[in-house]
Amino acid sequence: VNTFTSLIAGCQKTGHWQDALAYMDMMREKGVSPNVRTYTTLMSACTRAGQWQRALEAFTAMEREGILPDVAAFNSGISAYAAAGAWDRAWAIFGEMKRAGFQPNIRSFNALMSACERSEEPDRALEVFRKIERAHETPTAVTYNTLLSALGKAGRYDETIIYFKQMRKSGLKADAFTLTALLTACERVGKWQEAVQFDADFRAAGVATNLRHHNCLISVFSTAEQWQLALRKLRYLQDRGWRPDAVSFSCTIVACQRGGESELALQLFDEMLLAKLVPKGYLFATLISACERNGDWERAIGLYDTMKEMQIDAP
RNA sequence: AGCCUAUAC
Repeated sequence: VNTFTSLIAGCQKTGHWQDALAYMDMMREKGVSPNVRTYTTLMSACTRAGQWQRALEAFTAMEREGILPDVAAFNSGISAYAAAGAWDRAWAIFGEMKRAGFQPNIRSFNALMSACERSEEPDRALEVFRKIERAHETPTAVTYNTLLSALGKAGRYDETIIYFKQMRKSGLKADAFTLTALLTACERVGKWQEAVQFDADFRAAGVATNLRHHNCLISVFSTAEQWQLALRKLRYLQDRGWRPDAVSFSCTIVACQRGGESELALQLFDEMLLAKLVPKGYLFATLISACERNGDWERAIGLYDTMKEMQIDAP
């Protein structure tokens, strides 16, 4: 059982949820019964791969087999609802867990807060934060990161900063997740200079950077209509050996387009395709309508054909 | 052997 559970855990990293399900079948064939940890791992693998529906199915399947969920299993259930954008359902399972006689741990609270964050319910996230204090649990860096993200996304910049300071005072280490949340907060209120400052501060503090946070900064520039900065950041990343992904390119392209740099946007788009990155439908739509506005019908049609060839649906 | 967090649309 442990071997299979480990194999399924490996699927979490790769995002191969089909393999995870295949291992479940393989277990049955060999007469090995999955336990609560196996199911918890499976749920996590599915949720991370965007298959929250399957995660919930696994939860029901587990109960049907008479396996009682424990706190970790409930936490995965809360996460699945978080991924579904259903904070109220997450809240419901959280209550169910307590009714079943389990004490929620800090991860349960974090998962619940994450559900509020994803559902864009910052006040609910704050409510969870107060629940944590009432339960005499100690907030972790994940707790703060999630709260900062919930507030930042809602454009509640001042509160984001207040809780960030509180996080630092608690002696918790800020990381790339913290930075991303701060950058998003800046983005929502148009404070791109502050975003640049946070980025510099975190670097100076030696916080490990990652592509997601770099993308977030590009997005800040895009929203702030600073296409030159967005482009410079993209090139800087490439020069430093990073491989920009579809989000990096999309944000930069949208920034250029918004700045009236249609030609540049199209060049970047070609570069994106050359890098074998797959654009989403809305990016095609943005560029096609821009070409139409410019009277460049030929390229508009060309883009449309490419979109069809790549089998990408219109947004 | 399992559970919690962040990026544009």
